[in-house]
Amino acid sequence: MAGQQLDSKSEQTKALVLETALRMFRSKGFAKTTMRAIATEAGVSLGSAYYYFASKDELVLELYRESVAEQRAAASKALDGVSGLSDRLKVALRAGVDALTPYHGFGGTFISSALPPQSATNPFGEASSQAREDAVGIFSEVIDGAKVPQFLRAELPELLWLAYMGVVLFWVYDRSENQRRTRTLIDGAAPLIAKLIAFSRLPVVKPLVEEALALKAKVRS
Amino acid sequence: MAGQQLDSKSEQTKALVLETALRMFRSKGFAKTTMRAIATEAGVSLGSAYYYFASKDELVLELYRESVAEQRAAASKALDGVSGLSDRLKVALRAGVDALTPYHGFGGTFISSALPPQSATNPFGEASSQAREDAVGIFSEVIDGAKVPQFLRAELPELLWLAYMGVVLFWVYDRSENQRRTRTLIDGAAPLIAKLIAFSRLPVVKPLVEEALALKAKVRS
DNA sequence: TCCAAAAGTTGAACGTGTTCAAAAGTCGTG
DNA sequence: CACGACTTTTGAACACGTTCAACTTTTGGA
Repeated sequence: MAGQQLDSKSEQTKALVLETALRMFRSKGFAKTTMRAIATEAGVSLGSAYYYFASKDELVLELYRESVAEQRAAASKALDGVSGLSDRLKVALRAGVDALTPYHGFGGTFISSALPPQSATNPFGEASSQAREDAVGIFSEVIDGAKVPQFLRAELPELLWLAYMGVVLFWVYDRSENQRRTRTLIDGAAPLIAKLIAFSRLPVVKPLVEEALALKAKVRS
Repeated sequence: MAGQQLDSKSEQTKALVLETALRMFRSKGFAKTTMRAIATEAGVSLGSAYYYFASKDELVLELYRESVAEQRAAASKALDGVSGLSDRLKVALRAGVDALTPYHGFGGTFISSALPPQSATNPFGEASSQAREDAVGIFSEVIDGAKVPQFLRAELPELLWLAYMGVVLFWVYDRSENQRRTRTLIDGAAPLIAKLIAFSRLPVVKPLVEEALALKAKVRS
């Protein structure tokens, strides 16, 4: 009768399963949320859930994508009006871990399904290339508003993203309340990295950095 | 009749299960080796295997320990007669990934059970502290035979171990034949790190390094 | 309208890691 | 030997992720 929704029934069901899964992941953690429970809670059969998502990991991949989008949005907003590489970096890194905070409880299971090379969620892999580009984009934004040496500019977003991956790894293991240690790390590392980048122009340092960049290119394949 | 073995029956059974498991892990990979298959192959019941090893992960932990011991032994031997920080570092890193080579096939499953914070195998965790000390010790050996700035000396083994963890992470994802790219990385990174350490004495660089060390201490807890 | 092909749905079944109560073996002591 | 406390062994049972053949619903063209 009424205008048909643009979303087909199928898309609605898929979205329903996904939403249910993400909600349950957040509230009970990844390991404790079973596919059966997701299906039951969403009001579909187990097989139906698998019709839309080939594996439990694939649902985590969606969680990862969503989280990266949040991170990027939060970082963009937070970067507004902030100047200076150190502060911009700090803001972006903070926005990143802030967006991750709800998932810290199951960081272990998260990383264990996110890191394996053959996993769909693996941040270096094919399936998540979109999300990775998004994440690297955050750091493009960071340096767009800052003064950085020209010879580094092209490589910096990826390098900073790599540093961010390191921060995330640290965060996963951070057992301090509210991940205080990770925030300490960010606040300390941001100015350090900024200084390092500034120094990379200096005659003593520049050859070293150039050598590192050459190695990075050489190793890439 | 003959003199009784020192190992009690219990210890023999435990060793038998472990050896069987490691052999099967190596030949068929971690995921494809089931606990039932291990038990059957070892001639014990499934429950018995679990009597000695609380989980499949615990068996991997043994694999990890064994591998670290191999790495250390290989590195020690290889370091003999090699001088210069760059070469010593290169030799140690190469020995490290060489010892890991047999496991590259199931690097994915390895890392996915090795990295989660609550996992027994997690290299930063409690259960593997012995293995970690062993691994850090390799890099103590590396710098024992080399000239390094005094103010860095105490922190270097752990920092180099951290760099090594990065290399291992790269190695896990390295799909090139024979992990050629990882070896390229090692050969390029070793002299770079050595130069970086040498440069850390310079007036421009030293404050930066000291700041980094201070941050490391601050973040530690 | 009708029908065949496609899309979606179902729950039983498989193989897995893990648990556990019960049975069997071992050992020191009277 | 006998007995009790222990260590060790066993395999059935559980919950899980995943697969699949059968079933039902939707779709689009004649």
